[in-house]
Amino acid sequence: MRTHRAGELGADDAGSRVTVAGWVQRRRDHGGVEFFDLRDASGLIQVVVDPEEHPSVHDLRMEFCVRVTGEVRRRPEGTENPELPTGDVEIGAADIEILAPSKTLPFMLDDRRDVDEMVRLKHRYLDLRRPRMAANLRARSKATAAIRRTLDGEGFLEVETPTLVNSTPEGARDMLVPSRLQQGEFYALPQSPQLFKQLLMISGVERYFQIARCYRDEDSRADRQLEFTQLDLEGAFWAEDDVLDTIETVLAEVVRDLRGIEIATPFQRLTWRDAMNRFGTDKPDLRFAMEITDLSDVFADTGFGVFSSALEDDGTVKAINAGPQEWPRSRADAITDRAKELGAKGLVWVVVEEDGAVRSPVAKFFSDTETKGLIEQLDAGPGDVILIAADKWRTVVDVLGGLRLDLGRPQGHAELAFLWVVDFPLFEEDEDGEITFSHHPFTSPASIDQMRDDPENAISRAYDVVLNGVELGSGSIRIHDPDVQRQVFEILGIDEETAERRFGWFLEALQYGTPPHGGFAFGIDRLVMVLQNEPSIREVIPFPKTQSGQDPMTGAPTWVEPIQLRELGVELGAEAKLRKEASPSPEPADTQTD
RNA sequence: GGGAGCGUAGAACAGUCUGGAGUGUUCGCCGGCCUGUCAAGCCGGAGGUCGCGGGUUCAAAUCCCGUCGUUCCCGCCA
Repeated sequence: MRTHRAGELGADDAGSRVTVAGWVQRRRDHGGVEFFDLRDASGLIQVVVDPEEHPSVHDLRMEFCVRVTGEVRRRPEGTENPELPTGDVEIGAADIEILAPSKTLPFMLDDRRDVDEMVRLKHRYLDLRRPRMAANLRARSKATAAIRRTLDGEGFLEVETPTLVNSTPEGARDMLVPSRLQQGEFYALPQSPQLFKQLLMISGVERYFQIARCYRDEDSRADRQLEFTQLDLEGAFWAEDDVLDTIETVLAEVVRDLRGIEIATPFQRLTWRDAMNRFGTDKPDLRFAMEITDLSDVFADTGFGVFSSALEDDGTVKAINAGPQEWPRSRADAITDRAKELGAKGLVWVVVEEDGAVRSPVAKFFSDTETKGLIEQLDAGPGDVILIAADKWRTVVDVLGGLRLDLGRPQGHAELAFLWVVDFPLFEEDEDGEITFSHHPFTSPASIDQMRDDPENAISRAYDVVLNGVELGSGSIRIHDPDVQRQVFEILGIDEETAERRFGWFLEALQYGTPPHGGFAFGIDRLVMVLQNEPSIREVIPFPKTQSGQDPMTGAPTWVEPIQLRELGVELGAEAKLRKEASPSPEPADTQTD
């Protein structure tokens, strides 16, 4: 079919007769001579055509699929294109064959222009021809290759686990699959292979990994899809450092292959509490400072009611120095609205003037000592804008952490800042005041005694890896003692009968000489997104879904034939029926009979 | 579930605030000219349910209400 790949031709090939095949990128018609760029997966080569000899060149349009035979020759002096790797040479066409014409394109395959994502997704196969997207596909493949190479070298076994599994009410919403053979019963698609990989430790695998598709039926975001891919791994006879070392090795290898740089290991480690206090998040972006500063001492005796009541109420007063900012009223209002969205009741802003005085709607409530202390604590200079929040501790750090990102986060991901966040709390309170696990219920506590006596302050043996403020993944040392596992369920308010019903099979497995073990999982989509400097996970997923979970190309999800539902013992509810009547277009014709 | 932005030709936009004939720009498409371009250039042409529905008005892309789609965010995401 072809003798060479287009992008690999060079001066060495001058004089040889070659056949290449690919797509017409651009045609340039000069009347007496015509050029077109032929693109294949390896790159571009310019083809020169004499239209007298080959009148069919007039028919070529963008993205026609063609095969060209001809002689490679050096370009005439002065017409070389230094922008192209193949720019020293060109092919003088002796034969041009149109393998497949193309319809007029629905959008230009051009990285210089942003096309509406809906249009791109409708024709994703064309979108993926664009250099940027083709590079993302390659980067992803290189990432998984690096992962497999590294882990294979370390003696890991790649094992597949089922994708039709049990539903569990904990955690995210499950994607459900109705069973035909067991009518009325459902499988769930896995949110992660968590319990299966623990079972593999009991099975004696010792070192497991899998590049696993995971499913969580929650609302999408720029960095979240309904289905996503994780590197999932687990090791027996492992403690924290074994897991962390392995992950650092894998990440360093992927970064080396995708970015061509060495990253420093071991990564910096922050405890969860330090991360929250200094950056207001459990996934800090360390590429910039703007750290949160505590002002509880400065305002300990303040007459300003908002601060004093927060402090009396066991809360705190903290601030960030946002640095020099344009600060018109409209911006102050917008930032205050954002603070409220993040959970604040309000926001105090203070601008430091040239003369060291402060401008703020509430400056009159501050004593001179307080103003002085404020400026000192935040190391504020003329022009700096200080944002102060006063409330419960968690609210204050959440709000300031969010504002810190809005005001200081670098664009893109030129720089890479990895870190570990460790010493997560074992449990947390949900909004109803119920105690719930903060990682997952199979995470080992740091101290069993503390877990029993003081669950609210208990620390877990869980850790997250964070890159540029993106949570790449998390892991933990697991519980390998069935009694400890039962106790955790008990603290979580899962009674013995329920635990037995849902996890009895797993508690049973734990009783057969389970080795101490731990592991990790990180999102490959997110990692590649950052390394490729993409703003959204969708740019590195070949066929993603929209925010509403639809695929504009295939139309998924769709209505199904009534008989399919009958076979499954499933019926549409009233609301679903209304929707179906209102938008019957995706409905397949009901040609089935009983 | 909620908030915000966006929706005008095949694509990307301007026009919307302050209502007055579907007006315009770039790319693509169709035709013509052109022998060294590489985002070729020049000339000509076609192409529009201004997302959809309703309202206000003598008159709506523009104002109002509703709705659909999409993106970002809050909630949610062990």
